[in-house]
Amino acid sequence: MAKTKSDTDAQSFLAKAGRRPTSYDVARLAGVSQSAVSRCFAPNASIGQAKREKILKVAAEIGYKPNALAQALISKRTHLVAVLISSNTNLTYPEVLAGLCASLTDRDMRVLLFSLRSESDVDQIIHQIWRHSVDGVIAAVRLSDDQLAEFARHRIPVVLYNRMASGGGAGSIRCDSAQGERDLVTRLLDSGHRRFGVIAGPEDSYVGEERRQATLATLAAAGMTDVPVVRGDYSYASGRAGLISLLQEQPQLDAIVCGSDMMAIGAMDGARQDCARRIPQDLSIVGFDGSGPAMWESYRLTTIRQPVNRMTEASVAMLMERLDDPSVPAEQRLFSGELIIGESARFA
Amino acid sequence: MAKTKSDTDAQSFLAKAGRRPTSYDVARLAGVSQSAVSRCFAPNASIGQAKREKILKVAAEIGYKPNALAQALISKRTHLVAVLISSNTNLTYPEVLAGLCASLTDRDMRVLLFSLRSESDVDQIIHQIWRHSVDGVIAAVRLSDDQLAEFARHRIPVVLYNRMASGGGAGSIRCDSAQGERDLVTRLLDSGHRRFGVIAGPEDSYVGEERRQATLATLAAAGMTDVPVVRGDYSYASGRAGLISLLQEQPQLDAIVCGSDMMAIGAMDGARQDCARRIPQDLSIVGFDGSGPAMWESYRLTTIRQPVNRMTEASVAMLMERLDDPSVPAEQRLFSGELIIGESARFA
DNA sequence: CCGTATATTGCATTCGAATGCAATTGTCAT
DNA sequence: ATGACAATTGCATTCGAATGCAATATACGG
Repeated sequence: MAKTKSDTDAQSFLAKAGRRPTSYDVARLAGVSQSAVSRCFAPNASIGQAKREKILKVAAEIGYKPNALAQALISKRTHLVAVLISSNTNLTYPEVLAGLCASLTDRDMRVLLFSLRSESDVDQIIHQIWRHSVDGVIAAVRLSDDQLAEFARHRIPVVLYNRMASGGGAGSIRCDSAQGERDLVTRLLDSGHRRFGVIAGPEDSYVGEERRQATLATLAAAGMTDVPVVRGDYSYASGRAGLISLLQEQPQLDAIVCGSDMMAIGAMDGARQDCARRIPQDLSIVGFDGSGPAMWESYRLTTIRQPVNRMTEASVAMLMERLDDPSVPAEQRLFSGELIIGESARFA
Repeated sequence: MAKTKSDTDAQSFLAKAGRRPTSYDVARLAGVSQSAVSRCFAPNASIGQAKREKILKVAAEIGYKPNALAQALISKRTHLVAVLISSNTNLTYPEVLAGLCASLTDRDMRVLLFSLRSESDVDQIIHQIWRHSVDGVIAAVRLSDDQLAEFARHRIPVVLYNRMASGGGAGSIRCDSAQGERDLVTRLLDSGHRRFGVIAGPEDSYVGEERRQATLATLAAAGMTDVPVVRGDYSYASGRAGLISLLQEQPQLDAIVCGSDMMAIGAMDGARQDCARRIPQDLSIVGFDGSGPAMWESYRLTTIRQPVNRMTEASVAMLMERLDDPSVPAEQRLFSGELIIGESARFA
């Protein structure tokens, strides 16, 4: 009985078990060539029905799984996507990461994660990305033109998340900071706010700068050019400290525009606890992101919600499209943020 | 002049540029064998000083970087660590991930991330881990005994993060839930609380169950056996809803023990906004994790802080130790949480 | 100047799977 | 039964780097 023989061999293999089974092991036990085994695990490969079943049976018995390294080496497809993100980004970090991970997994891709302490750390890990021959890159950090050009030259698709594609070649998915800040500031102006302060993100953060500039531009268009700005690092503490220092300099401020929800929350606590202001009666504070904590009862921030799920899904979709057909031109997609009216700002 | 020739060749190579340079390309341009190039990038390899310099120069010129796939295939070392974590875990998710990433990067390891929707999704991705021949696994999700045994059989070190190593072979790093809940509950008992309610995590979360059991055990030891328990999913909303439903059933409760900070925060908001309770005068609420938001002014949770940074660093250290010497026996390290006295609980 | 010890170097093979090509088998119409 | 044609199958090679072994070069003591 063939079954008996096969079982015995399989068991003797498992007994050794010092080594993971290879396609040659399966081939030997099933009495076929290595090519046949390989074809069994490839779609559209030419292989007979009977043979296929025998091979799959043996493979299952000894627990054979194709070695991704060998497959990648010969086929030039690693199914790896490098995901670059800076740890301190903001409160949406987990949501972004989970979203990207889920979408990539759904498309049979794996995530090689690079979580940077700050956006400037890219240079130190960029060569690891090259060494691992990733199929694509999704970057929520700033990449230099040289780095982007290098990826383009090697036909490695890059999607920038919430960064502008400065050079050429890279696609991008962004939430419209300019629009968002304009919505917020306009609304504040319409409700009679006249004395603005800004708590911006760190200089080396792309979105931080983008939001700061958008805010100041909108204010400038309304004739306000002398707006005090302090910088935070996106942390709660820096938001709180930022607010205190703003109010110390100019106690009469009536609206604070923050570069992120987290800093806005810190600012609210600073205003209430440290500066004896009522929100929103004495002082309006707005954030950006629309993260979970912004909706918490004690804060109810007025902010802009980024459509994170749609953005992560779109990032992966864009990457895959360019992977499947490198001739697809780079695209820039801009998502509108949704204005969330909370209770942290006094609106007419 | 040798330089001229080398430059020309290098430039002609870069001109083609359809392909990443290999060790053979470097060898050809430098007029040496492929082996020599390989030895140039290996530590302790036997290679002459002059030759090494020439090779490194050419390599730099054409931008050669050793292909990690080929290296891994032959050397059986991928420098990849699979990190398994469930997205909804809790507020410490970003901190844990960033910590692991940083420690692993410091040790020349890369992170293959698997962010699961829930702990039960492991089965669907476990075979991907095998296919990629990771050097080790750090899991913040529950692994079955079979899965652990399989890793052990193939000498792949596994470190469980905040999970008990049920079978054998795997090491573990945990924060002492039992101790933590005992500290909290004892303190509440000492301050006169007598009517407890529990908002626990989901059933398929290991830490959730651990904390629930520890809480109930401590209460049982004090003679309280009929404690109402509701389950949440670690979200703010579930904490808030959980509190409302607890108070609807038993309005006289005076202490709520929550399975995580996030749920505790939701519970605080529920108590204040939906149930007209003052905290901590009318009702004490405690959490677990010691995450950032727990310290925010509006909540000031009384909770247990996990030493996340020390735990992630220890996880990686333990993994590396077992990687370097597989004979090192598995170890279970239990870190004490730190009791944080906030203002969400009335203490005598 | 020679022999021996040591440091370099290259050759050939290896890791595990995919694939072009040629050989083989099977199917079907005539 | 036979030829034409399609579907299977195996052989041999390939991907890119690491490494044991043998060959060569260098150093050094006498």
